[in-house]
Amino acid sequence: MSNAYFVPQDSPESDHAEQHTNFELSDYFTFNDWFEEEPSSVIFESVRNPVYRANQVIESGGTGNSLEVPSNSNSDSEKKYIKERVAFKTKSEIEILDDGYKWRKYGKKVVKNSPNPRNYYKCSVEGCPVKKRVERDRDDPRYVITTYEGVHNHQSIS
DNA sequence: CGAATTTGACCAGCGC
DNA sequence: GCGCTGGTCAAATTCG
Repeated sequence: MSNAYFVPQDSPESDHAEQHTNFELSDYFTFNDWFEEEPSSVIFESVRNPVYRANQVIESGGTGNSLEVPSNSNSDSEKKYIKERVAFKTKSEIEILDDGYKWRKYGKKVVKNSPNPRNYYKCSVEGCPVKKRVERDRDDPRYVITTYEGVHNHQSIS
C-alpha cells in the first residue's frame, strides 16, 4: 500500500482520523469541496509516484525523486506517468459512495495484497474516460479506498 | 424490455 | 519463455 492517503476530516463519522497527519491534503480541498472542484486539481499516484498538484509536486513519496518521468522519457514511459490519479481513503460501511457521477461497474478482481476484492468502475457518460477503482483497506476493513483516474469532461449529474 | 451487474475468460506487462 | 498478477471484456443474468 502507499503511504499517503487522504482521510477526509469532515467525514460524517470520522471519530478518529488516525492517519490524518500523514499527509495534509485538506489545504487544497476537503472531501466536500471535491464534489465541486475538478478532481484534476490533485493528482495522486498510489504506488510509486509522489503526490502532486496540477503539474507541480507537493510531496514526494518515499523515494524522493520520481515525479519526473524516467530520464529517457520519450513516449511510452511518458504516457504511463501522465495518468492522473486521485486516491481517497474513506471510512465507510458501504463502498458505493454517490459522488455525483454515474458509474458502470466493469470488473472485479481479488488482488494479492488484500483479502478483499477490488472493483472497477467506469464513468458511464459518453466519451468520458474516467475510471475509478474501489477496494477495502487491507488492514482496516472499515475504510474504503477509492482511486479516481482521469478527468471528467462533463458536468456531474445528480 | 432495456440497462446495469456479475463473473469467468482473456490479455498484457513484468520478474524470474 | 513461462507463469503470475492486475486490468478489461463480454455473455449471461439480474434489476428497475
